[in-house]
Amino acid sequence: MNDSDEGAGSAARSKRRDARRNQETLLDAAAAVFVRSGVEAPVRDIAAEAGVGMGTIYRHFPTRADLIIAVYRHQVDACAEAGPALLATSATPHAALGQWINLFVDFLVTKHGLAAVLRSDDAGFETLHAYFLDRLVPVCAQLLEAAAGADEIRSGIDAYELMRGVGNLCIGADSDPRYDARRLVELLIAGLRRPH
Amino acid sequence: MNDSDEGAGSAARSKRRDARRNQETLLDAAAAVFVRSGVEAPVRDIAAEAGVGMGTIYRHFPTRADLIIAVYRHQVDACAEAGPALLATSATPHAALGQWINLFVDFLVTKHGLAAVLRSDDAGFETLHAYFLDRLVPVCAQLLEAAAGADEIRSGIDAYELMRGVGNLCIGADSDPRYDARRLVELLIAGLRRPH
DNA sequence: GAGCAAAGCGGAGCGTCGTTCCGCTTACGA
DNA sequence: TCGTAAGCGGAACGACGCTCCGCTTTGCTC
Repeated sequence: MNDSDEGAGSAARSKRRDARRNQETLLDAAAAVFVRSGVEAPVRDIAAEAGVGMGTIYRHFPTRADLIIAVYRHQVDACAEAGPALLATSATPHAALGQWINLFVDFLVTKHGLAAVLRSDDAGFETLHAYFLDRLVPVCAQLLEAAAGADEIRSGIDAYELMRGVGNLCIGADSDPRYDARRLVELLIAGLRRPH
Repeated sequence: MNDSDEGAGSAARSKRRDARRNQETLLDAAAAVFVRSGVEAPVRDIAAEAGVGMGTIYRHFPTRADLIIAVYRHQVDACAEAGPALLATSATPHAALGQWINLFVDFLVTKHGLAAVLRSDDAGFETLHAYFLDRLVPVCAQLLEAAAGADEIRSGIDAYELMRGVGNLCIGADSDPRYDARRLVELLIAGLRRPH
């Protein structure tokens, strides 16, 4: 599960052992640097932390986005899987939606600068963008649909738009004690409710 | 009014004519480039557009933030002044708040990338940050207070936080047809309303 | 009009960043 | 043991923000 491809199991056995080891080292180093200096840390720093050259980093992760995805893949997947679970166990769909959004916000806010990078329209982050969207938008859509079906929220809310909005609200949430993204996201979710 | 200082009118008569002319040229050039390439356009581009050297730009506007402020000052001031006016003419304080926020959103959305720059925690944008905040937060606070006084919205909403939230929601609003910042801001403002 | 100090100007140049490229090193099957 | 291709490192390139300094222009004085 921690490898990119070992499914059918025939043509994939090509990587050298040192290469594989370096990839793991790189992942650990990147995670450490991301925690220390934020997601926008210079690539050189990560290379230095891992004790490898620049070439190595770019061979394993062609773009910085790929590195970020690799580092956070597990957590994004966990968040995605939490959606249906919450829907099954919560009192109402709207409650499930609120809790799920909270999960997402917590994830974003604890990674310095991830939210900012996530929304960056800089080409080269497309894959990062795409990964988050592919994984999370359908879950959000499902939750929205359930809540709309239960007549708890307005209809016509677009999951993509809502996710982007929540992501945007999380930008700069660390590094500013006067700004609490959670509170605003809560307001946004409250605004979703059907006016009666 | 278009000069920085000619108030008391004695010690201020120091600038050479060519300097003054260049400053205006620079302002026009920057405005043009901002429209064409967004607020994050390279300084070199602005210098080229104005037909001056890099040194000139940095002498007149020590940081890029100063240039941005100079270009948009009028519009920000207009927005600030619209607050009390709306409060006086609108049916309810909450309506005034909504209209005023709309004004602000329109301003941000029409300037490519301004919202993104506005929230950047990059040092050197402090003055830009400060200018917007100084000018607009008090107005927003006044509107919030009026609405809270009329029992239309929850109390305890912080004007600074709300402004940052709205600003964040406007990030990337151009350059993505699937994302309409206005709609989300509307939702946020709706979420402000006192739950009854 | 001529001379002159200083205000102003331009762009070469520095440091930082992301990314590429290529000669050397190393793992591993024959 | 040895050949070779996969893998490695870091010098090098281009883009950027910003600084610095020799040259030009301006506006005053005589």
